[in-house]
Amino acid sequence: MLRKQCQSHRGSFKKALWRNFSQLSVLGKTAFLLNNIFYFICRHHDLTAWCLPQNMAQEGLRSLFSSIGEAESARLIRSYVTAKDAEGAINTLSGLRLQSKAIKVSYARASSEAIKDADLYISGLPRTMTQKDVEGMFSRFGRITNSRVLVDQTTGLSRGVAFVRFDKRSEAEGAITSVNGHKPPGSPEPITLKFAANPNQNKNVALPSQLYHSPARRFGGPVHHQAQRFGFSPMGVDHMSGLSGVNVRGNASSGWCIFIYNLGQDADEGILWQMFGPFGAVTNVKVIRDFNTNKCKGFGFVTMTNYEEAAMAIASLNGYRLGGKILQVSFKTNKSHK
DNA sequence: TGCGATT
Repeated sequence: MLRKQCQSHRGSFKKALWRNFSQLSVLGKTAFLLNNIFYFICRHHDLTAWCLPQNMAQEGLRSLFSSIGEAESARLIRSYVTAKDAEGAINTLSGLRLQSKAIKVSYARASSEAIKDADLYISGLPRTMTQKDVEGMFSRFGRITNSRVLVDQTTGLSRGVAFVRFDKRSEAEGAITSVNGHKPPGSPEPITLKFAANPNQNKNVALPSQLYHSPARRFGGPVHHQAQRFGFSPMGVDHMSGLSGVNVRGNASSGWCIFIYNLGQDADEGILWQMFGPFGAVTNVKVIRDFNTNKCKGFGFVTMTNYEEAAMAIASLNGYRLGGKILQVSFKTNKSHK
């Protein structure tokens, strides 16, 4: 029955996507996408969506959630003010398969010390263990809120590495104390448990010269590391620390603004989401149109949260051929006050 | 060769 519901919502999701298209920017202040995790800032019932497809951006998600209920406009998202609606979104959308990934929807938890750093990195697991097996192995230490087994990109086989997030740090500590260095039943190898690296610590800020010399990711290529980034309070992230004095092109406190030139007359926001989404967290896209004709004036902007991802997108998409035109992609500059 | 913003 739930499956049937999902199918029908999947259909309405597509329609909602286009219906809501003109109101995308409304979303900027009520919800956002960061490291592939979608956050709703709802007044009474915050929700968090996990494991999103790489190229699904905020307008898609907003539309998706709008499809629970009437889905008439962007503002409806903010109106998950009843527990019933929030629960309906969780029940209907969690587990929904989108582009071969199952999304997970749950209530967002208020940030607190007790739930911080509760994510474990586990290696040396038998390659035969599935995500379910791993959860079974660790469930006795506490409530598991998220887990995943890493697989080899080419073979699809387990790498013997998993992430398991517990509800509380104390539970994760209990698992380390009891299991670290022990051999699972029937396995010759001991497993290693440690706290997963927090992406806000040891932030590795690559310089532009390093970035541009690294192999450019092909357009459309997935960003495999994204889904592993958990465990931070999204509102408090300071992406600029460590970058001051290095390079501030295109930077704004809200992200890195990218300028795209040579778009066709009929370019739309959807193509920008599709092009930039695979490189990382995109918070906003805009196609600049003539007010009277509503045709694209040949350029647009994309805002990305993380410098590295923005630089990679630029390096990869600059020169990309779209609709018979060669795109020019760079950080936005201030041409106006010249 | 072009760098916005109509909540």
